Amino acid sequence: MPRAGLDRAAVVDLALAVVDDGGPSGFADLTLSAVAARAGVAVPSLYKHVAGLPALRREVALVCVDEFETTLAAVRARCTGADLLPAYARAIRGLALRSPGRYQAVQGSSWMHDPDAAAVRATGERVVAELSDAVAALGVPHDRRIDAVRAVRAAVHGFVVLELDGGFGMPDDVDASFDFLVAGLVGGLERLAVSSGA
Amino acid sequence: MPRAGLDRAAVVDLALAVVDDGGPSGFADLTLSAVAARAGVAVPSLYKHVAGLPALRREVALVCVDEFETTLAAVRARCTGADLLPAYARAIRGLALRSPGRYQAVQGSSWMHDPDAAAVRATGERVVAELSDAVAALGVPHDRRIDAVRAVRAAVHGFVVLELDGGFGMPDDVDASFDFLVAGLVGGLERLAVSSGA
DNA sequence: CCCCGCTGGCTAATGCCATTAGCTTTCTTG
DNA sequence: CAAGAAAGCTAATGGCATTAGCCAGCGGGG
Repeated sequence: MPRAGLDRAAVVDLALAVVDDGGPSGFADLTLSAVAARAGVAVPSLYKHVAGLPALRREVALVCVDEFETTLAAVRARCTGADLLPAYARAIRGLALRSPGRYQAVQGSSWMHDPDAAAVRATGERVVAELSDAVAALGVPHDRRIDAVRAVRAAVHGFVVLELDGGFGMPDDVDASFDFLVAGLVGGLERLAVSSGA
Repeated sequence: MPRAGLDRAAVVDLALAVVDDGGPSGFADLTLSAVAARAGVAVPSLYKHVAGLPALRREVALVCVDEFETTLAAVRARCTGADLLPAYARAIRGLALRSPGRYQAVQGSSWMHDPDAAAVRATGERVVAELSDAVAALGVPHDRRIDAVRAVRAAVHGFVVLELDGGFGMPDDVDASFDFLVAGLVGGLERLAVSSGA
């Protein structure tokens, strides 16, 4: 009766593999059964390493939101000023298309009201703060900053969700539509900046 | 052994009640158990009226998307020209806030790739066509029509999703943020119109 | 009026999932 | 080397959907 040599991190890694292999619904379909099967272990054995399915989801989400933040940090190292916001937008969509399950792990569940998900929430708030900086770099005045960040989040997240769901029926170029959206967003916010700043 | 006197429509109505009482996750949490409990009936009895949980979900979604279309039709009777798109946007958010479960029934699942959901898909496409008309009424040129509709859908849906998820951490006025978003959207599309139309 | 059959309910059984309890074996450590 | 902690296991429970097969009530036709 050989041991599998699991530990918390290994279980989370296997869970991430399940999420990655499950497409856009990979996170929703994450199951202890699937993880145990990958580990070559009986389901209850997982409880030696994680507290249960909700806890595992939380740990997966934490990895994903950290990765999210890292991705944005890399963008920040590359771009400044008015280039930052569109670069963030593209990076977010890129990440969502590359890892739809991980994107859903971050965005899909409401970590907002889960008292045990403070860590996920904290990182999420740092990401939003990054977006806020990018909006500020466009010159958006203070009193519109929150509205502007909400608009950016809504537009980008909405687009990605619809795209991942296959919600864009027409076969027309989706990349072009995203560029259109981002251009409109940036243009609108810049216009807001000059009209108030001048 | 008295009979409950159920039929297909009654079961769907009870399912809608479950969805409505479940808040934003009402549709996700829709369960045959819950419906049967409301009906005062054992779970397998429901199979005399609906083909199973996926089929029930589909029928619920159909009711909800029809209602969605009706809501937009009422707006269309009230508004014309450049007023139409913002009115649509507000109506959609209003419906989502009033009936979050029903909104998720329409938007949350991917009826796009369910071969048995052709009816849901057809109505959804009519709704999108309505949006396209509203975009056209703003003067957006043909070759940008699809991009514009996608941007509108992304922005409105994204906003609603984030709001329903409680994703807007700040307590600042969410209504004002939505107005900001809609104003930016309409402004951007109108500007697109004049710059091309002139 | 009665009987027959359809229809809408039921119970029982199966299978998948998460979770808990409690056992055993293996590895580590003193 | 012995003992205990750690990591696996099986068994049992409970929630869910689904299928099979049974039975009663109600309607229409003889």
